[in-house]
Amino acid sequence: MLQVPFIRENKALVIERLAKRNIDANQMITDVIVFDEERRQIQTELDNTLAESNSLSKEIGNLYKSGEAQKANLLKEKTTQLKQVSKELTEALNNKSEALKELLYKIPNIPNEVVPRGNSELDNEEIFKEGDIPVLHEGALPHWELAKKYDIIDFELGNKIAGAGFPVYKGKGARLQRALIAYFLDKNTGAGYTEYQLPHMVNEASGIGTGQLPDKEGQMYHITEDNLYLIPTAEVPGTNIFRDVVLNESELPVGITGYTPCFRREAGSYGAHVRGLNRLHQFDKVEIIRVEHPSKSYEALDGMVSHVKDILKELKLPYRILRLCGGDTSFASALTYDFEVFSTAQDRWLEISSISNFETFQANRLKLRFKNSEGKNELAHTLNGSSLALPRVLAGILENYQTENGIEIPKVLQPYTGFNIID
RNA sequence: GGAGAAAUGGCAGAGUGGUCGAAUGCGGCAGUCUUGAAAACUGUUGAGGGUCACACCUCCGGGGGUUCGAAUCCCUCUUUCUCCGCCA
Repeated sequence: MLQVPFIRENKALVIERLAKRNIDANQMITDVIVFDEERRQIQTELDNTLAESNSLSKEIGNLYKSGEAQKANLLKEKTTQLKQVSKELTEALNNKSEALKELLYKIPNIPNEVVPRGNSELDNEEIFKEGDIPVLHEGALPHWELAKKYDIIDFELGNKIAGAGFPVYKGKGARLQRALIAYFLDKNTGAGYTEYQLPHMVNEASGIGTGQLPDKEGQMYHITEDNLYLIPTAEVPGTNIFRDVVLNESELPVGITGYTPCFRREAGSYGAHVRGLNRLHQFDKVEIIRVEHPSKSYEALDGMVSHVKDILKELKLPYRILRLCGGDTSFASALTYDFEVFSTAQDRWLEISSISNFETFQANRLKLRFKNSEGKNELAHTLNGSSLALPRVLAGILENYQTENGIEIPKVLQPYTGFNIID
């Protein structure tokens, strides 16, 4: 959620930046400013009414004490009137605040200066590329066929037990998953992140805190009986650790990491692009989350990017980094870098990590602040990124490491898997 | 799931209708003393909004109500604790 004072003081800039997302925000931003103006005016009126009412009540108390009940009763009539006025004002204030809030919930974060204007993935900028694309042997297979051939992932079985998009990992496939999780977590804790195990369901307040609710309700599985949501990413429980928290400046930066399964409804997805592990309802992911001082958050973003680069380099997977255009940058993000690994057998790039700086957008909703050097509470910056999303890394490994004799295991993973080939 | 108790400032813990944003203790901060530290003593110390600064408003788990006036009374929700049941 954008901050109203910022909008008020930077109206033109906000509109201009939102245009990078191809949004004409003129009307919305004008409304925000007007609503806020009205809201504050009502607030002032209400405050004054309450102040008068309070002082009269005190007076009444004193009059009763000194036995002047008659005078007191006279004043009572006045306070009764004031009460009616303040009731109406309170209602007006609530309506106005609610309208303002609803409006603010609809406005996405303003993209950073460097974000290119654009609509779709076609407008994303490739900013880095590394790793050689292997030349595969004759008859190389896409990962879903490899999965079948070596009996390591069973899509039909998952379909039977739960439905499409819930694969079952078996044998060396399951072990490879576990190895990846352990390896990622070790890399992250090695880089200073604290490991967490988080709830896989969250309440409504958490969904609102990180921006999934109220707008993107349909993307999460909702357990209506208990009004809980299955997490679409560890970002939700992880970032909500800091909801309603005031940190000391000296506690910054905070870095946490956690492995969780992620659940996504992916309503409306279908076709060849969702084959195999490409798009699932349940998948595993290791996430990194940072809380940063506003002056350090972009440095931190760069740090996260090189951290993930390092992992992909160790895995020896060909990958590239994209700077997302405005239209492709997620609702809450100001700047997002996507990592994509090349799926050789499918001949396409697969997104495996998305690293974003949300600046104060989430912090404003979360009320995540720190005491700055002046002793004032200031909104912190939040960032997060995947390190990494498992299925597509797995797809990348299966496809890029396949040989005629089987699928080789990247060197760094062998201590975790306990085997060096899937055959 | 059943029965009971509770929820107050960073923590502990008073407060059962008006002068309570809240005693007291601990902790924190500043100072005195000290070569320095500790101890002792003195002062200070919740949050949000609002203002140039004051004033002023809001907040005693959340929401609603009674009353001129609520931390205090009523309703409701949530959470925690104890006992019983169940259970990985």
